[in-house]
Amino acid sequence: MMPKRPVVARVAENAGEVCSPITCRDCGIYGLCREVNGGEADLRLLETIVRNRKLFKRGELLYRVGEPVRAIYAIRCGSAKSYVLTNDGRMQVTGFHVTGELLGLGALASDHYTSEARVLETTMVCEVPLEVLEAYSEELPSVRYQMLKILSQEIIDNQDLMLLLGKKNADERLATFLLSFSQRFQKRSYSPTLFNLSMSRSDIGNYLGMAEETVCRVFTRFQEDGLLTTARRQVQLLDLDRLRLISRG
Amino acid sequence: MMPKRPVVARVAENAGEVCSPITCRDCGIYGLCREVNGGEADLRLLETIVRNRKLFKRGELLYRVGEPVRAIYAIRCGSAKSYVLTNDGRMQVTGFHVTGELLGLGALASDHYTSEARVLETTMVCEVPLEVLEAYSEELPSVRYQMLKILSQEIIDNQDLMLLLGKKNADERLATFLLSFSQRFQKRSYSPTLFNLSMSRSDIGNYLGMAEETVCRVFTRFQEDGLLTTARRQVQLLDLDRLRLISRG
DNA sequence: CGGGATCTTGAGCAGGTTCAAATGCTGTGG
DNA sequence: CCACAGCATTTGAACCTGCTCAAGATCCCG
Repeated sequence: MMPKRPVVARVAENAGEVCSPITCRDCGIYGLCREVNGGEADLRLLETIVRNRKLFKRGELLYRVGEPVRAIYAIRCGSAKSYVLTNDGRMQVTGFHVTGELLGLGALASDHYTSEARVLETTMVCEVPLEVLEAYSEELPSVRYQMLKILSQEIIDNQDLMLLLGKKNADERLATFLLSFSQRFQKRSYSPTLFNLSMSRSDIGNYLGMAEETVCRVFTRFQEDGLLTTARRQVQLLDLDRLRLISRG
Repeated sequence: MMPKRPVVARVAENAGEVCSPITCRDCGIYGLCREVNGGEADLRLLETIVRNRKLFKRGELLYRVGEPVRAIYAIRCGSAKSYVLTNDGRMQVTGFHVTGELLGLGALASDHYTSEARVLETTMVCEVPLEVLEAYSEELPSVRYQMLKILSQEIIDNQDLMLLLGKKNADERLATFLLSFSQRFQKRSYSPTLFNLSMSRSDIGNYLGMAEETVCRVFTRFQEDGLLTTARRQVQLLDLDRLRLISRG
C-alpha cells in the first residue's frame, strides 16, 4: 500500500463559486454567435442570450425525456450530465458538460427530448429559446453554419464514446476520460492537470460502461503507478504522456 | 440439438440485384428535398442528384479518415458500414446503412472525415457534392431544416447505440440489432421478418461490442428457443414480440 | 456531532473472450 | 461441371476481466 497522500491544497476552482457578471467570452454561445471568419460575435444575439439566465441546484433537471424542446442551454458556471434511459429504467450517461459548453442541441430538430440533462452542482445556465435561435439562424448564415458545426462535433464526440464503450478496457477508458477533461479545461484556460470532477464515481462508471467499484480500483492503481493523485473528486494528473499512451486514442 | 432446418426458400431480395431506374421515392435524398409540410420534393435538386450515380464493388471505400469532405451519399441499392478507428488500429463499426439511407452527413461541418465508410456488397450510390447541397440549402429553408433533422436523428441513433454498448447484455444486443433492421426494412416496404443481412458475423459483433463467436452462440440459442431461423446471412424472425421483450428498449 | 451519501477495498463469481478446430459455403479456374 | 482454395460460420473448452455482494472508511451537510 502507498502511504496516504496529503490532501491536494487549495485549487483554482475550475467551476467557480461565483459567476462573473457578463464575460460571455468563455461561453459556448459566443462560438455560436461568432462570424465564420473569426470576426466578432453578433452582439445583439449575445445580449439577448445573456439576459436569460437561470440558476439550478444540484440534481435539478434542465429537461427531461418526452418534454417538448423549447430551448438550448449554455453553462455559465457549474456542470451537468446528460443521459438516455432504457424502458426498464437503466440509464446511460452520454456526456458531461462543464462551464462554457452548450447542451440540448442534439434535440434541435426533434419535437420532444429523447434524453435528459441534470445539473451536477449549483449551476448557472443561459437559456436560449428556440424561437430566438431560429430567428437569428434565419437571418445570419454564420449562425446556421455554427449550428451545423456543433451538431457535427456532437456526432464526432459520440463516435469516440462508442469506440470507448465497444473496444476499450477499463484502464484505457479511465485514461481517455481524464484526458478529455484535461483538454476541455485547458481550452477554457483552467489547469489541465489539476481539477475538480463534479460527478460521482458512479456517474463516471455509468458513462464509461463499468462498475463504480472498477472505477475506484483503476483510480487506485493509477495512483500507485504514479500517474495521478486523487483526493475524493479532486484530481491531479502527474504524467499526461503516460496517460495518453494508456488511453490509446 | 435441433434438427437442421430446411434452407429458407427464395426470399424477396431486400437489397435487390438490379437497381430500378429513377424511382427516387425510396431514397433518403427524397426526404432531404421534401418540403417541411409534407409537400412535394424539390425536383431540381432531385434531378441533379439522381444524375450523379456511382457503382461500388464489395469492400470498396466511400470515404476514408482524413480525406477532405466532398459529398454526402445516398444508397440506391446495396449496403455499407461506417466505422471509426483507434490510433492502434482497432475498429468500431458505428452504423450499417441499407438501401434508401443517407450517409456522410455527420461530417458535414468538418473539413476532414473522422470516420470511414465501406460498401458491404455491390452497391449503387448517389453522390451529392457539398457545393450542390450548400447551394440548395442556402436557397431553400426546407432543405436546411431537413439537414438539421437528419443530423439530429443521427445523434439519437448514436445515443441508442451507446446505451446498448454500455448497458445491455449479449441477448439484448442481438435482439435490439435484429429489431432495428426489421423496422428499417419495414419502413422501406420490405419484409420485416424475412431479410438478408449483408454483413458478416464479425461485423455484427464489432458493431455490438461482442466477439464474433458470441454472436454465433446467441443466434444459435435464439434459434433453439424458436425466436428465429437463420441460414447463413438469411434471417427469418418468428416471434417479434418476444424479441422486443428481450431487447428491453 | 451524527447520519446519510460517497468512496474504497476484498472475495467469489460469471458472462463473455480467446484459442483452437471442425464444418460448410462460394466462387473461380481448369 | 467439378474440385479446390479460401473464407465465413459454428462449436467446444479453458480462462480472465470486470461484476456483484458485502463491509468498512471517509466525507459532507445540516
